[in-house]
Amino acid sequence: MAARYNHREVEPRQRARWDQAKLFEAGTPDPSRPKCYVLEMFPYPSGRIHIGHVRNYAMGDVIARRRRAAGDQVLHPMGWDAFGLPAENAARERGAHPGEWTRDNINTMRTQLQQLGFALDWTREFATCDPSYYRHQQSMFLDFLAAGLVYRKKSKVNWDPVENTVLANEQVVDGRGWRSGALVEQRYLEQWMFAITRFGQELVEALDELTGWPEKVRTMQSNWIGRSEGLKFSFDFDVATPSPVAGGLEVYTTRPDTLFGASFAAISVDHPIALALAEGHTDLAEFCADCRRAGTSEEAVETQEKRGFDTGLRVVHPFDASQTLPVWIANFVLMDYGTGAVFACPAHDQRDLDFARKYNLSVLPVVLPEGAEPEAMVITHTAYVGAGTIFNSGFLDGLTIDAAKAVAINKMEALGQGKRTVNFRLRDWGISRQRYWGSPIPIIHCQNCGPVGVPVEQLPVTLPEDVSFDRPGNPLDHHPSWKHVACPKCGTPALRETDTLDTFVDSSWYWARFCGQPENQPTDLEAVKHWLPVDHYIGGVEHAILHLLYSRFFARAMKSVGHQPYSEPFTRLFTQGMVTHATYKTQNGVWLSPSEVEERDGVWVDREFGQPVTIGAIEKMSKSKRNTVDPEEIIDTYGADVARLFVLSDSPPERDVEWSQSGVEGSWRFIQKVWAAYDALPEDAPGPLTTATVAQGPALELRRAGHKAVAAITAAIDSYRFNSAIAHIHELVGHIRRAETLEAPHMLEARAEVLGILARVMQPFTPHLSEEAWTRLGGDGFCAQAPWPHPDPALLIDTTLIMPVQVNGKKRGELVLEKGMPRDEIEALALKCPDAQPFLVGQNVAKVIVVPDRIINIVTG
RNA sequence: GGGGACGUGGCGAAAUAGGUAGACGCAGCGGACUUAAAAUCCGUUGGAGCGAUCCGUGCGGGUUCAAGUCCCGCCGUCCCUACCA
Repeated sequence: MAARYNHREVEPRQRARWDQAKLFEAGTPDPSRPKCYVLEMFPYPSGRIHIGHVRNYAMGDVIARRRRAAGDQVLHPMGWDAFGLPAENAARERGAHPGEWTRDNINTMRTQLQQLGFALDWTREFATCDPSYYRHQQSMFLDFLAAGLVYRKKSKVNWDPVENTVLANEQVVDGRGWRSGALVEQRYLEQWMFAITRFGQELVEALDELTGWPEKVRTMQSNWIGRSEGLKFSFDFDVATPSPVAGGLEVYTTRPDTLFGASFAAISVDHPIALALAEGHTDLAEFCADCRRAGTSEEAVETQEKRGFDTGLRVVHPFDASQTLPVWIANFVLMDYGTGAVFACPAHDQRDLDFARKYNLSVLPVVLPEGAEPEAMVITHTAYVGAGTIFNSGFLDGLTIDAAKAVAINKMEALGQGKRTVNFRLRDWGISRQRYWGSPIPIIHCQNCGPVGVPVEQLPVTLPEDVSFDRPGNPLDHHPSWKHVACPKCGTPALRETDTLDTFVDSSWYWARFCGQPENQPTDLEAVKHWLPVDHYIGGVEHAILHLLYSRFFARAMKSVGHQPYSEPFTRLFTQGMVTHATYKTQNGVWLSPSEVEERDGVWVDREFGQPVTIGAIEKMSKSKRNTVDPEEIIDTYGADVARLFVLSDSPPERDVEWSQSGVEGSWRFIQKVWAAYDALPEDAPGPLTTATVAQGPALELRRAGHKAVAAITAAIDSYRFNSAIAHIHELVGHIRRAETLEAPHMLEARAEVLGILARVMQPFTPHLSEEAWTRLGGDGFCAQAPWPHPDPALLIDTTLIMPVQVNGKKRGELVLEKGMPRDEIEALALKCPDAQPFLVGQNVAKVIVVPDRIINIVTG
């Protein structure tokens, strides 16, 4: 009787062997082998791992193990994105110190990840909250400061009133904080900024080269950076209506070709001119205040009505001094894009048209669609934004749009009134956060010297341990002594910067620190040169903009100050789908986890109290909504291999999956079946690296199946089609099991060979089982170190093949043919194919299509 | 408003140079073993029909010997983005 495969005994034993042999340590750079850096986005230590983590890290592990077997020197590290708000929330809620809470979580999650048998180099583990990590982040901040990549600016910031902190633009979603969901307010604060726009051009251009990234992510980044080419120019004010501030009215436009269709100019409510006019002009001031309120809080900007206020000022048309345009304050003009002022051409811009119709402003079409008559070109309620020829436009008449843009810009430049300008939607990255649990910003503010960097030899600036969270705001600011220090320059009493760095900074360069961790430098230059860029970066698509853009910026910034040599950090990016689950809420609005609810008589109730619960949306597993599923039960009941295999089995990895445990038993049964196949092999069978010598018969067929499976599985893994790879593994196991009962020459050899192959191709998915099987087969060393099997090309080609015979495109029969048979012979056989005969009698055969090795189609008529 | 993805059995899904639609798995059904059950194994499972056969990849057209795949036009779902001048 076959022995059951006992994961409880096997898995810890095999993991101990790997650990003892230090199998997954990357080691020092070995120039004799190709390197492969496989990285999954490191986790935030929120408490315990959930199924989503298992899926993410199982994918990376498949790639890492496959590359190692292929002969690459693999770096596959793990660490912790350990700073962040939840730790402070935990501190406020239950009085635990954020550091302690974080450390506990890390310990728990590390144990869980280790139980899953991931081939990780744990010697390189670090957490971003380690002073030995953020120390270097602080020194790089100072490097960037010296290089002009960091600056300080009083700026309008997005203030999250619930979290009491500033948010980056990227962290504001629909006017709400990305985490709290609270309506964001506008405040003015002194902020440290990273000059990410310095690299705007590069960041968008280099996207074309990132062919290993999904098109979708590249498009999203490109849209976010939002490069546009246009003209910046200045209107002179009409002498009759002088501006309250010096200079002309500067505007930015991408449509200088439509300048002759200008009907008015519009400025933002926050434009300096508007602010100046608001002094002593109550109506106007009230209008602006009103717009600001609606402006930032309205989700449905689309439905928001266009509103304006005529300033009474007029500006002179730059190409026609006899013409002046009114200047309006308009709620649809954004102060922080372009110059905060626009000229409006209602005929060819829908927003401008809506505004013009509402306030009875002129509408003059200047672009004529091809074939249209100038008199027939009437704009009513829809602006014309298509192609055409310029008319009604003086010296631009008759030109195409593109030509007219060029001519208009040249003319403006010749007049000295404007300049060709590239504009970006991307803004600089505000990195100051009024938070405790983050990396301190290494700056001391001195009354005499201004902001002074903390001398490098005094780094790290560490967080004080004795902080209290009993009142809102920043505990660093409340701390009695921490911020009081002497100025490093002049020695007079000064104040430490109490803001900490946005935690996105922490995750923007951790990939470089994994390469090597020198004590006195952020990076080991030899090591980063060898290991970077990351070859396979795997993580959620939700980071398509924020994290990935920041990391691309950091790569460039670090390159410019000499900390690593590459512009792009990630060669290949794979965005895996999310694991989702329904959410549950009690009548009182408390979130419940899936394990706390159950279905009773068709109604979902709280397991403990029996109260009905509301089933909410199906969402990404997250701790805040409590819809996580802990893999522990599955690991305990079925084993780590089953958990790994199951999460990769059915769905394509890039697709979201709604979690369901149904089917996990199938994976468990499969593993038992695989073990039975090894167990069925006699003890005296040859080893796993056998090549069976067999010319024909069932043993040859088994070898063919094995080698074809290797080809298919390898191709599937290498293109991230893990679900397909597993399907092919299933098929191969089917072949092996069916062959067990066959008596044929060389069968034992063939079985040993194919079982040896099976262990190695399953190793990335089910490493413990494979290792045990390897030992069972009498293999030397570790399966995890065995070379990836290479299919024998001769076995991939069938000597006979089954070709379907179609009549008029419908399959009517099959022929078994020798490979490479001449076309006319195939044709003759096809016409005699018995199953096809009923469809051919009395028919005239018009032609016979023979696609070699694929299909035959007999066409009648 | 802009951009993108997708639509195939009861379910998750295969089919990535146009070439046997539904691989592989889940669930189901039938059977074997068992006093019985579990476990395991075998068979079966797109729909209609006793059958030969017919119909089937969201809908309507088209190209082709041949379309899930290519083209045109719809419908639907989801994601991202959003007054960016």
